[in-house]
Amino acid sequence: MARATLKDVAARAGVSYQTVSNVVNGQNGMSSATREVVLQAMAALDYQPNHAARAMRMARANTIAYVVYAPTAASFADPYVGRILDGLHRTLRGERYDLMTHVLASTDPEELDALRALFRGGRVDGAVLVAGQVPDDLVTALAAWPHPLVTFDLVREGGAPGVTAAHRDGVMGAVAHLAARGRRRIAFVAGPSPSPHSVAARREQGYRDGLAAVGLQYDPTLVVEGDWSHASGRAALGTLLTRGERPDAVIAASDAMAVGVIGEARSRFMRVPEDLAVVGFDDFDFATWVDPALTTVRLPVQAMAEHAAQALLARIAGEPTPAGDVLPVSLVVRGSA
Amino acid sequence: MARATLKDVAARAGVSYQTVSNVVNGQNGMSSATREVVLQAMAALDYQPNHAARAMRMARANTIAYVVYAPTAASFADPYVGRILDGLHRTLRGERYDLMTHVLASTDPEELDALRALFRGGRVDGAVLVAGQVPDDLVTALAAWPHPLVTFDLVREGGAPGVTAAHRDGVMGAVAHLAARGRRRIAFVAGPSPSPHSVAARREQGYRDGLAAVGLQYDPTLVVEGDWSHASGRAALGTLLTRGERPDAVIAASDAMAVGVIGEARSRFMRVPEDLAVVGFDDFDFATWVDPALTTVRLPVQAMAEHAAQALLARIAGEPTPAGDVLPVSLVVRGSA
DNA sequence: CTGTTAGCGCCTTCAT
DNA sequence: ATGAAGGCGCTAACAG
Repeated sequence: MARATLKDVAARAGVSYQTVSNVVNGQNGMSSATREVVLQAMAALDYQPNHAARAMRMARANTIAYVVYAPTAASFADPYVGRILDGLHRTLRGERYDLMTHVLASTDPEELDALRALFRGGRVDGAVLVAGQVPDDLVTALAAWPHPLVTFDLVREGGAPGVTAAHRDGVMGAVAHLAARGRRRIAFVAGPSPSPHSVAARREQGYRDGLAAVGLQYDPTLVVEGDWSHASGRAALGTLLTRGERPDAVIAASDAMAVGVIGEARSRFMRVPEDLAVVGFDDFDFATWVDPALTTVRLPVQAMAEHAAQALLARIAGEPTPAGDVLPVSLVVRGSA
Repeated sequence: MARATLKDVAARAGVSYQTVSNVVNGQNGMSSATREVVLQAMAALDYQPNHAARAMRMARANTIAYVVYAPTAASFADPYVGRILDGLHRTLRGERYDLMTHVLASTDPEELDALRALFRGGRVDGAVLVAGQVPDDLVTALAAWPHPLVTFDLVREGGAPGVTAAHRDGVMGAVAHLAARGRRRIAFVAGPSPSPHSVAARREQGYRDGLAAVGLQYDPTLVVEGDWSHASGRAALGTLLTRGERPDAVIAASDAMAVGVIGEARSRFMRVPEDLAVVGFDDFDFATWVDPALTTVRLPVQAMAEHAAQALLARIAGEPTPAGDVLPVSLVVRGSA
């Protein structure tokens, strides 16, 4: 049997089919008797409104896109990316919105066109862009589009509205924590920074400002750049140890790198935290898997994602949206520092 | 400026709008001169076909759903779930299909209705269901639906077609590997099994069959059930050590639990693998983060997801689909066993 | 090879 | 409180 339409329901209920439409859309203005009859007919026919027809008529898809910029292969396997998705779903559940995931594989024109087609074809009403690693020019280009867009972890003046966290403050707090425990040679394993507005850049700024705040000298030989990966964290400690005076603490810009630092320290028979205190950033599950458990800066990813979804929905609805929403982070002190 | 429609393009190109439609859809049968004119008009107007109109007319959404059954909060943060999503995207890229993620929070009627509405409203053409933890009755109910559905990691006779891997063989191989290295008291940390067709059940079956294959006795005191989590792996080793004779090897049904076992062993000053050999299952990134690196059974998640997407697309296209697609797994030998 | 016509299922006037 | 018409943008029949 073909799917029932409004007409079928109307015929069965013995009313005109816009009356059925009214019932479906909760318009008041019909007798409760007719409403009841219509409701029964709908149930009997197992009626389900056709999404495409509705979307066309209303010029609204009731769908948003979660866009991940991923020049490398794996992307959704990253807990950062996955948790954001969880948070978005959490907000969208209840709202009448669905979520589409979209991978932006590069900044090539075809890729941008594919994304733009999503908007222009009316397939989505708006998008959340995970912008942690996105090149600046891409963000600039996207912000110029006349479509509702909210960026995640990349707030810039004049850019699209977005939500982020106090990355800089988080690392400053970590530096203060270490300094208060008597550490003086605090090293930093940075993330790759495609732009001064990137998460990596802001975390590194927190390192510099944190040192200044506690009266410690910035020493470039104590800074190594990683690529967020565990392996790069291991390598970073190796590099640091070949450079003159040893650090007595390391702050890594991600938990994965911090775990790498701890692993490398152990294999060199350094004690953590006695010989080397280690602090991470993120507070992902595996932060508690290492021994000693990782002291880290907790990024409230889920809450950020919920804010992002709400901001996007507000923009779609035409409501004014705050330009930048900055959530606080917190230092979670465990055994490693 | 409002978005250009077929009519606008036709007016500008001086042809009927049906001709434009033909050009857009790559129908041949017009002079290359007119085609050229139309193409130029399209470019000038930045024309983009309206998805909803097309979907309505074609009765096809060109969208599939990735449905995750997640009674607990976090879901997409799980690397298993995330990697599948990566794999689906990989296949869908190139095909003209988009992907929608959907969380099935429970087996309540409202939740099932929400999913059914996706199909019946014509919002998606098919779905991939991650079924590793899904209760049997849910799977049965879904398989009865007249919609294209492919299950992931749950193949049953009479059920929906699906893709899975040789979970049983994988654990059998692990047992054989340990036995060949002289281990005799091989323990097993199982996953929670909601059904005899679940991944957890099949991995445990591999343990039993593996023991039998090498002539070892099955001993229930060597089996503990965890919940896939790191913490449950730690706890499982604790439990095993209180039960009479100690095991000399442990196979955990997931990498997370295996890492937990290693962590617990270390904190009890047991040497791995000398005192206790440990094997995991999955081969996720963090398997190489521990010391010694984890010997584990690699689950080809990405390839499985690509198969699943292809199978679903085939079903949607009405092509016959193999009922069950079983991919091989492989033992990755590292330091822990 | 091109143009005309007729809906797909729905919602929004407008009239009753 | 209910009914009739019109059209959203597109494609699949035709007809010319």
